[in-house]
Amino acid sequence: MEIASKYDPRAVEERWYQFWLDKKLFHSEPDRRRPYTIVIPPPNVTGVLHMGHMLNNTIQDVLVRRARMMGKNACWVPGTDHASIATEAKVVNMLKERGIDKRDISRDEFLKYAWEWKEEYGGIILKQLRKLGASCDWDRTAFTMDDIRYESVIRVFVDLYNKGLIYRGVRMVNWDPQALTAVSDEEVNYKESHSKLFYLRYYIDNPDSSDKSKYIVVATTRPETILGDTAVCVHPEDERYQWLKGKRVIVPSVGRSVPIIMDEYVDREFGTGALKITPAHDVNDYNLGMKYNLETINIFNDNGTLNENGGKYAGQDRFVCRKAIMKDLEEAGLVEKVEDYVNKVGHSERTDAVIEPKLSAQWFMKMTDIAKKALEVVEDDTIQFHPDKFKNTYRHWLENIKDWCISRQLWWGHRIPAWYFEQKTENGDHRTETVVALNEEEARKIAAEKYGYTGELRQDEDVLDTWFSSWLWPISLFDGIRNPDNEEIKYYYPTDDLITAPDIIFFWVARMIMAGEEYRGEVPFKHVYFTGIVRDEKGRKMSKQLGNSPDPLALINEYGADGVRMGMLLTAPAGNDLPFDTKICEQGRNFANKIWNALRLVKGWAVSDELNQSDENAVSVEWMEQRMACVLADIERDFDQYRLSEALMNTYKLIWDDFCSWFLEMVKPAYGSPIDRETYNATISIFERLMYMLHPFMPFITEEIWHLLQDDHGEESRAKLIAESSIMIQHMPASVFFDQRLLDDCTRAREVIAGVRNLRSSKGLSPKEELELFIVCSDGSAMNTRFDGIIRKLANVKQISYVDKKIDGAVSFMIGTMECFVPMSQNIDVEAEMKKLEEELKYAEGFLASVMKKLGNEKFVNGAPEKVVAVERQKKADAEQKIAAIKAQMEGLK
RNA sequence: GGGAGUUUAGCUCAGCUGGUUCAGAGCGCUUGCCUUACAAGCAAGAGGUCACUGGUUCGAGCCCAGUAACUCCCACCA
Repeated sequence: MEIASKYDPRAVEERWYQFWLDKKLFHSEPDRRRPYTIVIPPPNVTGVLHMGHMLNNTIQDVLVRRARMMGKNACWVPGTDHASIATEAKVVNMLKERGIDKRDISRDEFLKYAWEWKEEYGGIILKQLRKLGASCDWDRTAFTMDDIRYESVIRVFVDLYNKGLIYRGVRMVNWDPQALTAVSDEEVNYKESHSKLFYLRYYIDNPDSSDKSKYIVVATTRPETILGDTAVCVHPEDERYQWLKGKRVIVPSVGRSVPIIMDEYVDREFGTGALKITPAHDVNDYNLGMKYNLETINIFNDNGTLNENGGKYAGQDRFVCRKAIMKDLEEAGLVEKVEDYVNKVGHSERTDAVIEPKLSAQWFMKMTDIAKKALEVVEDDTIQFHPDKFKNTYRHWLENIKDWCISRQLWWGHRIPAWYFEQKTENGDHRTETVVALNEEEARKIAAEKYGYTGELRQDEDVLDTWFSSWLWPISLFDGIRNPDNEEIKYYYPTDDLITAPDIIFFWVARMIMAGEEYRGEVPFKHVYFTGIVRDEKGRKMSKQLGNSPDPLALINEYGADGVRMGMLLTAPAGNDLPFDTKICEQGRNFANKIWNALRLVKGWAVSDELNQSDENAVSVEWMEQRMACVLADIERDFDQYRLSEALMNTYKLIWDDFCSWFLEMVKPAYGSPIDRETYNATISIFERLMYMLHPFMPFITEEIWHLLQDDHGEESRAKLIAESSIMIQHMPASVFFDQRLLDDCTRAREVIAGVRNLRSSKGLSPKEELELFIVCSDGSAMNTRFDGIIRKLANVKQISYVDKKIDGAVSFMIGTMECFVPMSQNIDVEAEMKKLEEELKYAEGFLASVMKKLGNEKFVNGAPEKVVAVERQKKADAEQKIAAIKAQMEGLK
């Protein structure tokens, strides 16, 4: 059979993915097996696959595939997130390109465009995930705004409102002037920026003769906000400003007279110790405004331009205005000085626009109580974080949690199910009443029953924060909000593992835990695996602006999905950032090729039914089985601890080193000779199981190899059966008891082989030259002679003789205390040998000295455990023996 | 300003409860090989004062204290 010497993943991967889909192997239905559930962190419906997704979804796929092969009913639910702000922005841009202004069309029209856009371009990312090999149950693909999820969100809102956990209020919120919406505290990123600190003069209103000065200097980074100033504040104990008590000052440029107030909030050290107060545009100022009953003057429009209160600056953008007003103040001689200043400025997570604190009516959710429960389940390890250092971050946030601003001034999203109407009060005023209900019909009913109102209702214009739907994801995916007792939610919930990035621990992870507690009385998942951030080889974050992010699909095309998956996983221990270099995908590709060629080798063997299994082959098979059992135990431990890269590395070494470099070389028949049936079958069986172990990491090539291995396994019926089956549903081998002695014996034999090879290498002997080997065994048991045949074969040794004393005219090496001699056909370089022996002697003597020092220490001998002391004594004996042997050899050389 | 984490080979990281020759792995590097599975390969090598300074201990990458550098998170000082 002719097999190409290079593995080509392209054709293979495409074919098998389709096969898996055709056979519905990703699909899960509740049954008697134990479930294993993962819900995908829903990517933005507008998103395209980037390296972060690749990492995240590779990890999920590894876990799901492994669980499936371990006999669990594995279900990985995919879906996308409607991503209010991001998607609305995209749709607005799309409309703009078509010459349509959002403001000119109705809400319904806009939503029609948005849905069209979503249908056409949305969810590309899910298609891309297939290229990666993701074994999601695509039949279950969900969207945070599809019917089930929409209704779930609305129900939860109504429920929380009725429980008194959701309220509407006028608060200072983070306003995104570009997206024209409020955003939550978590959506604001504070970035360091190089600003200026302006020192402005506020002249005293109606100064009298006792005034020490005619003005007070106030420092600000935002001079444009003086237009909204309604006070100046100093510290009540500030000696410098006692004379200002009860006075008023004139706001520069504006000419408004405002009071001096005194409050301990002011930091006397900062600036001049005098603070201007703009209650409409700063949270702290707002609080002071409330406290001192100050007037609130809003100077901005929603888009960040100055409104009519801006006077001559009305209509200007806030940053344009800043320059203009400074110029004017400068000219008016009202600027004391200007300093360079570094501060943190809030930017919108989504649009990167500078956040403007803005007073507005918004919906909030009370978090204090629900946070308590969410903290408990992580503290007591009902939910485990990997790595667990994120517990700290989590705790800190929950202990300092504030109410969650859940309303957004957008159209794309879940519209808030609140309806308003005007009601006349007893004294003739009009009052706005609010009704919260599942739909308008319900709202009408309530309005009629509760208020006796039957007129028109006006629904709230706002939609809910995107995370207000994401936090229900593990429940709503199984329809557990609308039908809390349905079979699916009972079966699949709680899910097992959540794989996500640490930057959404508050946005998403914490809130899902809260929702789980609130709506299921149970945690939504048992383990959270936090991935690192994918960085480029220089350690920078991958970003569009830098253009340093490789295109995942191009990578897959070049290295194969298996290769890319392996590359990503190898450098990605949980929680560690991974410096990604496309070169590491090469390692994955090379590995695939290595396996491919192992297949070529095995398939190339002629098999003989007449031949009996040789003893060497028998022990080789025996050893490989033990070795697998041993490594399997390691791998199981790695998975228990969520150390996926370790698990993969162990699998990699088992296949490349133990299987390919050692086992296959051990049993490989001489050129032209056949292999015995027994060894061949064992080899195939081992190869198969190695593929099972590797399958979660490299799904495509393992499926391909597995099928090719089956080909000549005998009867046609079986072959047909296999052809229709998949490696995906085979049983993952489990670790069993293994014989450590046999493993050690083989290691010893491998050391001897390496010793001989080293000799060849250093003496320039051809691998083809047959050598003779003498082993001096003091106690005979040091070598398991069952491996002799293997040593002869792999070291190209004609004969191994066990002798009781050293051989003259030979070069030597030591394995532990065991001396090995190889007679040389040519003259031995005595000088070089002596030098080598001297070095060895020096090392051995140094070692002995350190052991002696320990043993000479009475405190050690008395204090340390018996076992440790015994080991030390053994070391001493070994070292002495070794030294004696080396000395004898040196003697011989002379 | 508060908190957390990291520092081990050229690079990326392991190193469990302090105790075998414990100083490891992968990649990279060096040398020799186109040995009929694989040059995307084979074989053999070289590479480290475990950040620094003290301490505890019979014994310290490992525990403690301090120092330095880096990273991340949180926070309304204009």
